[in-house]
Amino acid sequence: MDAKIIDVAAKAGVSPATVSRVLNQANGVTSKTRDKVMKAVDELNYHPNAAAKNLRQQKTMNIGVIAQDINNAYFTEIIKGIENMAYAQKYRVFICDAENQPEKEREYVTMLMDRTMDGVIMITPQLSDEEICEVANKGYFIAVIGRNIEHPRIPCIYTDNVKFSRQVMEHLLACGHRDIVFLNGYPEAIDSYERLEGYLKALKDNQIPFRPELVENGDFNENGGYEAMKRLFDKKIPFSAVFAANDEMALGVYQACAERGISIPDQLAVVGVDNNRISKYVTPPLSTVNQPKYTMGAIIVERLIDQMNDNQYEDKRVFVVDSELLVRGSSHFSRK
Amino acid sequence: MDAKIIDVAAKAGVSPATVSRVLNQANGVTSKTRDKVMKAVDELNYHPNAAAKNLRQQKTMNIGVIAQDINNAYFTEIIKGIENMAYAQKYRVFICDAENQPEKEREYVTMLMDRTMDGVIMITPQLSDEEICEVANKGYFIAVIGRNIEHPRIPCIYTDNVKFSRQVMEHLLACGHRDIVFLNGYPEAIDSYERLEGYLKALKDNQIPFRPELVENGDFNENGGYEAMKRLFDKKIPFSAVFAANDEMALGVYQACAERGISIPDQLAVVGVDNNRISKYVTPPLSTVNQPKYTMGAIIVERLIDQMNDNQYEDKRVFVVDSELLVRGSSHFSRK
DNA sequence: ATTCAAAATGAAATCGATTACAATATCTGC
DNA sequence: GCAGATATTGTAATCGATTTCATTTTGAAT
Repeated sequence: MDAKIIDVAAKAGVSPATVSRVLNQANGVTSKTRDKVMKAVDELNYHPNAAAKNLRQQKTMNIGVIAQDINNAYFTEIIKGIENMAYAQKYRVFICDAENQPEKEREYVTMLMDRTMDGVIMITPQLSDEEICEVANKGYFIAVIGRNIEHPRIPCIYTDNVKFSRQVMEHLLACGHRDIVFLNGYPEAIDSYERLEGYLKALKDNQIPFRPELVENGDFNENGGYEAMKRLFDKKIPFSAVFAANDEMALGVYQACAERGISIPDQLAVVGVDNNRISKYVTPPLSTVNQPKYTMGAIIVERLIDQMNDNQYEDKRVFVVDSELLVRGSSHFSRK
Repeated sequence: MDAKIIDVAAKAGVSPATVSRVLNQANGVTSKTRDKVMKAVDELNYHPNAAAKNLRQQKTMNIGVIAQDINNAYFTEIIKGIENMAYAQKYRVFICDAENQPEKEREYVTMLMDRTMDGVIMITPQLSDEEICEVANKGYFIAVIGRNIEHPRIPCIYTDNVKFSRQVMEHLLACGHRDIVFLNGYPEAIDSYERLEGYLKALKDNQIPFRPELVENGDFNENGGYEAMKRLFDKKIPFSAVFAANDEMALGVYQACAERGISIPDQLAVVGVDNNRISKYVTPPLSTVNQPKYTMGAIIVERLIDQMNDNQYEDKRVFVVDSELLVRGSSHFSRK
């Protein structure tokens, strides 16, 4: 159906090699033949077959992004950064939704082995360090966002979860809160684990005893946060603030409070994480922690492309980026 | 670097053809040779090169989804439906973010011409009917969500924007509202146009004169809705309800109201469109129109695959799916 | 006008799989 | 045990581009 390179060559009265040269290198062809060829290309609406090209060139100029859940704005904002930077360097970006399933994540990683992608970027992967390193050891190109993987050829970028969690806690403590709930995500996720660690360290720093009943697990989604809050309310224990492991769960807290007529921030302070784009539009605006998501995506894809081009920058492999606590209406009133 | 089929063949002591048969068809090989081959495949960690396979088979088993903006939950929920159905049929789905730029949309459509994708699904495309039909006419496989394109080989699925907009209006009118703002999206978008049409028809049906000053354009984002509301408030004209063309803009309305101490729904009723997953978590929960997003994705990808397999179902080309008005706290109190 | 270097073009090999067709091995029935 | 049918395996062509290497053309200098 489609025109092939020999069709173009025949129409232009040249050899396939010449057509290829016109389309790929700027020089080495007379402007006269270039015109002839381009005319034929246009008339036949010729597009080089990607499979043939990839096969011959042993590369695809494709980068895959493996996200845990494209419904979560955290991932999509990172992806915007990846896309724009990659696009500028002539790479195409394909987004893959692992839907929080390690099995799917693994399946998408095989796109490297079958050479569908030249490289992949994994955002907060669930696979183990060992499994990811093993793939990299075979010579495939991987970059990771949201985790630090000790491997000389894996660029990584992340924020310090423990650090910003302590900041969140210091903020709530400064507002006078002592009974602070920690609303966790999936307990296995590294983000959950580290944010919990920051929570615990802050309590310790301030000589506040840890009360396990103040920690509940959610699922990083609105409903998980809502259900967790209902369980907490049912416990009939006092608390005056909630630190949710992400903004989605914080929204679930809002709903649970609305149902019980509990006013935020007067009766309950709430802080989330991720600065979801909607968080400043809810009432009251949600205090949260901002990560430079777009920039993280842009930086890491640039480093990945460097790796693929054999430009090794050992000193620029790991990036720890700063996060920022945004205090908004959901927590800024101080309690007495 | 990677093992090739001849390496596997050599290791197993068979020909490449036999290796291919083991990997592709279940029958036609002795179980003894199958075992030998599989052993070699495992030991060499062999993965067939996708480019070579695609080139020879003249297909990729890849489907591309071209979304306008992956930051918008409307698109991502549709994509979930596409993915799961496609996955069940052994297709891989790659998500492409056009970022509301027709130029990028067009660029992604060329994935069909260069055979990177066997087919693409365009969600509320911006390209003209003519342009899309032209591509289909060349024999490429396209399906469209959110618009009806008159072409015998393009499966389409959409909801009736005019119809549900009238329902929204009837609901607001039944609550006693007469001065109803319509907060439009991009005026060029088909969704905007049709929803405005429903708004106008409802006014006409009820003999309410149209007041152009009650219509403002936004951009389908929170901030656009917020800014539009500010402009409306500045006009100092009375209105008691807002019909926003999507939930994101409705959230901007919430923020604008919060800033001015206007309470929803007592002083202002608000209704959105799309049933964004967060809309039931805001305070008050947002009245909105639900579209069966997941199902729409699942249905259309199935039809697209039918087309690609040469199973033409002329009678099952166009699907108009029902939407549902969800009346929640942002509009259900009646005014007097 | 002739020679030689440089530039442009073409012929053919190549990438790594699948598959049509040919060849060989196995099985069945007598 | 053998013919013939059938099942298994191998050989070689093929997909459509790029790229090496060889060849031809062009242009500059004498």
